[in-house]
Amino acid sequence: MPRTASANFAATDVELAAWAKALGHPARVAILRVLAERGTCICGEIVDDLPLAQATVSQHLKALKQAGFVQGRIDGPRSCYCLNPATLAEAQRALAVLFAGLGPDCCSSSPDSTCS
Amino acid sequence: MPRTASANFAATDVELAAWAKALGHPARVAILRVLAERGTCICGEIVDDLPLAQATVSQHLKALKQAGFVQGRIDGPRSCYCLNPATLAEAQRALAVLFAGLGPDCCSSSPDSTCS
DNA sequence: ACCTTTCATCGTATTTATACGATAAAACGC
DNA sequence: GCGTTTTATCGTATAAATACGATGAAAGGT
Repeated sequence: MPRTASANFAATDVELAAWAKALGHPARVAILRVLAERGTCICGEIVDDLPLAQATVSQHLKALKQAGFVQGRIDGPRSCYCLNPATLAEAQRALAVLFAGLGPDCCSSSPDSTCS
Repeated sequence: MPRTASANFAATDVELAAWAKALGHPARVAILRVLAERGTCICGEIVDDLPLAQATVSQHLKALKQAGFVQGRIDGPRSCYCLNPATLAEAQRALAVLFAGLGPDCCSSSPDSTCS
């Protein structure tokens, strides 16, 4: 956030937004897909699969790590990455709950959204 | 994207990332919640419910509109906003498919992610 | 010890996002 | 017509994101 900090919001929404933000770039989605496909670990292979420089991929990996979607450990000179099923499941569930709460028949008095 | 455009990515991932990006801020999640709660329309009420200035809320609404999550029409001097169930359902489904593809047992040879 | 490989970080540049005050546009009431 | 209300947009400022080249650090091979 620019001027002021992003306080004043529900902790639930802040966490949810952080997860969504981590998914808010095609490169990071692609990285998750690569990790799922290759199963476990890798790193240089991800770079080869993406149209981005190594430094940029490393930054995206850091973001995914910070969101908790990815785990990484050092394996000799190379870095081993893999998905973190626990956090992914958490995020999936949180998003599902959000969408459920936004459903046409969740709490609104009007049966369907008549707007435009 | 800074220097270069964000091409070179699967159209699916670009669309998914755009949806996720729209959810990537607590204020926008809160706005969606308010719209779901109040049912249909509003605008100034959203401003009252958020710790943000009117202009900022309008910008977030524009982002949600651009993502397709929200519909808005003019109703006299005020603007009527409501959720767009169709796009929300699309995004929900796309995200569910993504998470399903990231599941521990989707295509990987290793049964579970053993990394850290 | 030296070189290679692999990756994270630094430094930098550019774009985008975020936030607000101020202003303009649209519609209603008088 | 005039003022009020409501909201979108403009202008601006600051922070964050995005991208890459270059540089370090860590580990292995010779």
